[in-house]
Amino acid sequence: MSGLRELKKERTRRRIAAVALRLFAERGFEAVTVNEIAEAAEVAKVTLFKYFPTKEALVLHGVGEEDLAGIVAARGPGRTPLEALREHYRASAAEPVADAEALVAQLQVIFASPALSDAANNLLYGQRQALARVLANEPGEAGEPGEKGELGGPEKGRRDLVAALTAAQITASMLTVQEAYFCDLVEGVTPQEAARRLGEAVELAFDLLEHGLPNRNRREG
Amino acid sequence: MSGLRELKKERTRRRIAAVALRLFAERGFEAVTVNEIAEAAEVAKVTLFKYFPTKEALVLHGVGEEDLAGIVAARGPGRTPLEALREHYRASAAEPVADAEALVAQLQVIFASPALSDAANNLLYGQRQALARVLANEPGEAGEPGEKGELGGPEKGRRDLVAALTAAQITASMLTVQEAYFCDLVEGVTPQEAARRLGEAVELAFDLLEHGLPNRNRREG
DNA sequence: TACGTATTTGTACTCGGTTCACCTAGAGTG
DNA sequence: CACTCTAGGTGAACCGAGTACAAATACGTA
Repeated sequence: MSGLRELKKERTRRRIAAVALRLFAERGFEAVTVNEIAEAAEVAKVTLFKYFPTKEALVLHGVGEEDLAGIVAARGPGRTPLEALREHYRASAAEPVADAEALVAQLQVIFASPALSDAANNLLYGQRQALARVLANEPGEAGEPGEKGELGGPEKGRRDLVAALTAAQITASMLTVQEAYFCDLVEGVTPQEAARRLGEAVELAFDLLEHGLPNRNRREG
Repeated sequence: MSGLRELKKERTRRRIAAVALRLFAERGFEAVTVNEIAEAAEVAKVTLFKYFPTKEALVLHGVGEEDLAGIVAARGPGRTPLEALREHYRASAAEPVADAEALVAQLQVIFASPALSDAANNLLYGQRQALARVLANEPGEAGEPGEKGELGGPEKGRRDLVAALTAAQITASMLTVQEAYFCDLVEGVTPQEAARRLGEAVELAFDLLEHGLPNRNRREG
């Protein structure tokens, strides 16, 4: 099980992904068949599907793989989930992105294809559910220790609902913030400027989450 | 273009949907082929796809067809978007559901199939985007009239972001509330009780949206 | 070198969905 | 009632994503 095999595998994987991204960028996601990709990457179709389970996965590797649930579960003592997540996004907005050019190409392909956008959206949905599970197992608000621990009838249901709503709002907000960031990049904003806006957006999003939505646009007469 | 033709069309449509739902409920979504459905419904496969654009649509007709954007756009004077939506959901929680049994069957099929759950999720995503567009075109917070109307550079971006975040939080919350309702139904809660819980959940969800998430579960050292 | 195993490959298949040429049945007209 | 016109249904062939399987190849190791 030594190096050469692993090396070739990694190279093949990269080659397939790169060829796919290039073809998709040239002609659009739906206009390229997996047969073409396999041929251009000089592998059998079966091999391609051993590396990437679906055609969508050829583009979506690395998208939506952040582990929000893990971040909340592993937060330091004395931190709320919201604080932990704000910190995390603040940090990742601060550090420069690895390969901006490739990222932009990837995002353009994704945004240009409804099928891909849908698939990306569904990846985020999994995050939401995982986060909801973690939040539901948190000790209750301010941690009253009187609740017998086990399932508490109607109170349990309410706690779960609050957890689910919290998770839903957080993930939806983070998705929106990331979308805005991606849009900036795709529209040609420099990575530095996009990162700055991302930082601002994170703070704004968490402020809204903590303090509530503006509820003032009453319609005049 | 008079009655008989339309009548038969409607009947065929219903027959196809009913047959599909029955087969899916019996054997699961993925284990039934569209050929079987067409055969059982006594139509050609082509005809089936003329009525329903995809296999998923056989189950998802009527799901996620609420027009949140329309509700917000058509709200009465002096109402905020949040108020209008709260009112809408309050009202729909109050009125009894048409055919509870069919609804439960439909929901069970959807929840049992990841592909269907994903498709349902994507329908909601469209709602979110439509709602964001409507909110972005609202007059700004408290309607300051000094902004020149047209695009306002950085301020425009911030307004759009607030609108997108608002829409994201609202739709995510409503999705969660509906999911909880559906779960109640699927788990055998009576329609009346489920409706009562739905009403409570709506109020809770909007309270959280307006006043912010509870930010108190600090982790004790 | 030679052997065992992981990986790749070609072929043929299933299933969702579409295209196309043809045909039926209902609607309108005399 | 007979005649035509046409919306809509039909069968058959087709396409692309994804899978099953057995044969072939390349790597790791003795």
